[in-house]
Amino acid sequence: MTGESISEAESAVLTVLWDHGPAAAEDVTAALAASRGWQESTVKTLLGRLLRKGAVRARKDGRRFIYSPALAREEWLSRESESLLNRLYGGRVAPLVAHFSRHRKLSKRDIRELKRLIGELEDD
Amino acid sequence: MTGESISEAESAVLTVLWDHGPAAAEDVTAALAASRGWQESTVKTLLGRLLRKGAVRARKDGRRFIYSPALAREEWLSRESESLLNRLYGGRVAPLVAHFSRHRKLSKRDIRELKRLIGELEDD
DNA sequence: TCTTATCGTCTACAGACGTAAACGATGAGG
DNA sequence: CCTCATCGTTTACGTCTGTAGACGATAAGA
Repeated sequence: MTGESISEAESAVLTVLWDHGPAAAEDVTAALAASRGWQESTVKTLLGRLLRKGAVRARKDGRRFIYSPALAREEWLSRESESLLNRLYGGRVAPLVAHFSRHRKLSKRDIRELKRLIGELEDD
Repeated sequence: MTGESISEAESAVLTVLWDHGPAAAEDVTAALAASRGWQESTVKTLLGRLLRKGAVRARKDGRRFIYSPALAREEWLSRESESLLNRLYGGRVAPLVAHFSRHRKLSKRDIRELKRLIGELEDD
């Protein structure tokens, strides 16, 4: 179910749907013309591919279609993240954090949030 | 410098070089024939592409070449990880950890290591 | 020196990807 | 009813990827 892999360009389209909810191709294009400089044609192609992959649903509204995400953002985040974790860090989170720590890529804010996060976890 | 992007298959080849140090195509093939079922031809193609991209170096040793990584593993880890963090989590680490926490994907071991990690960090 | 095994390089090829124009159906306005 | 604007669908096309066979040079052994 919804198993196909989502390309970078496709995920940009999905992101618009996640952020703004159901929308017509025109609206999606409006958003992506601004952020990525894409033509309406491009967006239509991507929507078509997402439809075929089952990652997007289309409900007819008169002459046009209203598209909405069929794949949940959290599900997509999981897939992408786990894929990277598996490929690079043996499927675990700690080594990734360790990597960023080694390279001092953790902001004060990151550290603060991480402290709170694992603080909440330790007693479950 | 070493700017080209590395594909999944290519990174498998690099991984062999990182793990076993400089090696001839034959040795790399031995490792990858086992783990991925690749033919020698495939590995040679990949080595060639990595050479062209500057991610691998070749020193001639008699009739053959000895290949070694020109791109450091840590550098590659950084690129891949940061790219994902940027695309999915606003470039920060904490939201990714939060995501895994939400989905109970943090093992006991992860939690233990994360505790130690941020414990070491808090007083720097 | 002639032959052959062994390397690396070149060529191949289908499928995914990014990007977009061309085309065809169809609804709305005249 | 006819025409045009508007959608979605088809077609296009260069590049990258995964996978691998074909080819050509050349060193080593006979």
